[in-house]
Amino acid sequence: MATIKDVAKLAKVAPSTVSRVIANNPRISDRTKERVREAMKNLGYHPNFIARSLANQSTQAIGIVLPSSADKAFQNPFFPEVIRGISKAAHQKQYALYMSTGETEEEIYEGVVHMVEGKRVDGIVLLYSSVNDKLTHFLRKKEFPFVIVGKPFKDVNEITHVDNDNYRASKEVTEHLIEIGHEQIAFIGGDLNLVVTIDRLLGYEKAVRNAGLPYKDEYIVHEEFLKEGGQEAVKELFGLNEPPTALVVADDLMAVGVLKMLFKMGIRVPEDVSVVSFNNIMMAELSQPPLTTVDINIFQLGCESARSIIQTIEHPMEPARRIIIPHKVIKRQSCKAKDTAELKEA
Amino acid sequence: MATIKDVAKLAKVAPSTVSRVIANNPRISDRTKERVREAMKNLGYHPNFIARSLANQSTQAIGIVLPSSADKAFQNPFFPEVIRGISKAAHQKQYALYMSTGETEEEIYEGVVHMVEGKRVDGIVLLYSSVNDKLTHFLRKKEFPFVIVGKPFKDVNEITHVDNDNYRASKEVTEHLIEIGHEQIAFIGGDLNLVVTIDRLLGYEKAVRNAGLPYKDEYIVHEEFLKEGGQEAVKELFGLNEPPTALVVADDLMAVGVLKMLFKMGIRVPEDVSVVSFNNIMMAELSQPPLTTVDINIFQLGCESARSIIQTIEHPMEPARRIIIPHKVIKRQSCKAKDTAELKEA
DNA sequence: ATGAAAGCGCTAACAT
DNA sequence: ATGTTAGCGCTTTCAT
Repeated sequence: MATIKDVAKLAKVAPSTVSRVIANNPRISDRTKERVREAMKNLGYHPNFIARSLANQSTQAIGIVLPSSADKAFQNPFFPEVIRGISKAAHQKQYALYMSTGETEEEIYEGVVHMVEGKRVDGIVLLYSSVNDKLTHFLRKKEFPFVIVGKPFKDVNEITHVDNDNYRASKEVTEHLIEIGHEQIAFIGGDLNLVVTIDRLLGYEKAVRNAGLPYKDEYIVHEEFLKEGGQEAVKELFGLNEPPTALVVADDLMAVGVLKMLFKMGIRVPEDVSVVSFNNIMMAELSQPPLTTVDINIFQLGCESARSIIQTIEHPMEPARRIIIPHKVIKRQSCKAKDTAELKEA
Repeated sequence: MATIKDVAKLAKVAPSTVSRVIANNPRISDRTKERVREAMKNLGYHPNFIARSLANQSTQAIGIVLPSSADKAFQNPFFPEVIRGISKAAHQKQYALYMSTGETEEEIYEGVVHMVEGKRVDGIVLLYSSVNDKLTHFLRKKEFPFVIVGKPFKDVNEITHVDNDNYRASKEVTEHLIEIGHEQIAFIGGDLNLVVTIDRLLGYEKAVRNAGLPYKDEYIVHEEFLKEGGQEAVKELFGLNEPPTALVVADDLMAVGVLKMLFKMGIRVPEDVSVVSFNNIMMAELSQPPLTTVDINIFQLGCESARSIIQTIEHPMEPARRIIIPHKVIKRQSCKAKDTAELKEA
């Protein structure tokens, strides 16, 4: 395999000159550049990235960290979609993607430590944000470039992150339910350790309180984000004396689970209960009935996070930024205005 | 950042000794090992992976190549799911994953060339197999370790690959339709450049011919694998004089598109037409009606491909292997026996 | 059992 | 505009 020295020899220049040609250094004459390029072509030379990384202290790679239940999480179409966004932006800037995975939180942590200490990547994108995250502490302590997709649990102003305004989104969607006449609105959330769950819960709460509706503990249920998760939640809620007439579900995938469960229990959507959720993954459109959901622009979330981390890598001294990706409520057939007559009855 | 030299100094040994301790070389006395490990801990030393790679000529990383329309393809849950499998197996063997992406086929090709020539990865997993693939040629010429998820277009015995028996799966599922009385069976396939499409088409054809049913060109339609694709196909088929009573669709995602289109056209599934497809992604279960489909064990496809590439990396001289992952027909509500009375009429 | 020293292939001062 | 040279941090002969 040809090295820079072989090229140098063939082109009758010093290795450093070849290196400069690779970097397209302007201080090399066009004639030499030509000669060197010719030599490279003849030898089928390609720079060795590893060697360059070592000399450079840079890898042109960014690490992607999925939440600790990596295997399960990947099932949520949210992740592929963010990665697709990251991928696109990274490629534009000639960065490659590096993923280390693990089953447990501890494994993930170890993986990241290896990425960072082993200098396998120049920066990291965290695809989740959880309360008191060990990883965040580690990265900050190391002063290693990273961005979070989501909102940091603390030090919001010191950590660059790309997020939606989940609080407001949740408030809006809950207000929508209220506007169409609902008063018994329950919230089915995911893992309470995730900041996104908290934000969506708070937005819901705000809307409920603003409207002067009672905020009841029995109406707040938490389950894992996954499909199966939603099912237990439903049973609990509809065992109540005063079951809800509308549901705010923290995630489309969960909402699909909820829908399934409701169907089994003979509760009709939207006739008996209205459902709204978040993310607008493809399934939200295909479900029966199609879900009213908040489109959070997952792809863009990914793009911006990649652009951000690259920016941070290339200009480490710039202050932390926060990027808010706009959201949009997509109305489909899972909601129905509460009958006013019935309302009066109650 | 601590280097091997710092550790050596602190432990009062030579750098080479430290290196041997890292590799757990048996010829180092336990006492020295202890001392060195102590020093490492005190300095918070972590080996630099890049440096090691350079000295070693190995990266402990495997490259993943998605099909050329990377951005779109990622939308098909097939890919996240294989990657999840790869991820799992790779992690067990301490390999990391590396993805290079691009929008066009050319970009992808360039990306792979960079991975390979730049020695960023030790081996590659191709997540698709297309007819006359440039990449396959390149990797074979370079004698670079790679495995294909799917069946190679040619030199099947010389290229290690992990695949389903798509021919047989397609034959089985078509036979199922025949058994329940269907005679007008159409095939809606994806990109004909993909070997998987070809295999599934051939299996379908075989079943049709075996049963003595006519194999009509008008019953064979090809579209992109994606959701939107299916819709055009449907219009064509149901414009025919003798429209099909059953459809074999090459992919769940497409089948969902087909279902949607049929619904719009007022054609009922399974009453008017039965539908079967392949992959058994989550959506297949959620669609309306739930799809009868072939479960191809995507996750396992991923696991095995990772194990395979690692095996090839570590034992380059071993002959090429072929691994066939079992499939299973999952019967749901998208199929219905053809009414015999009606059959007689025809 | 351990050390010395030469590389791995490239970059980046510093010279000229 | 180009050459010289010393690393980047690690592994690996070859000595001892």
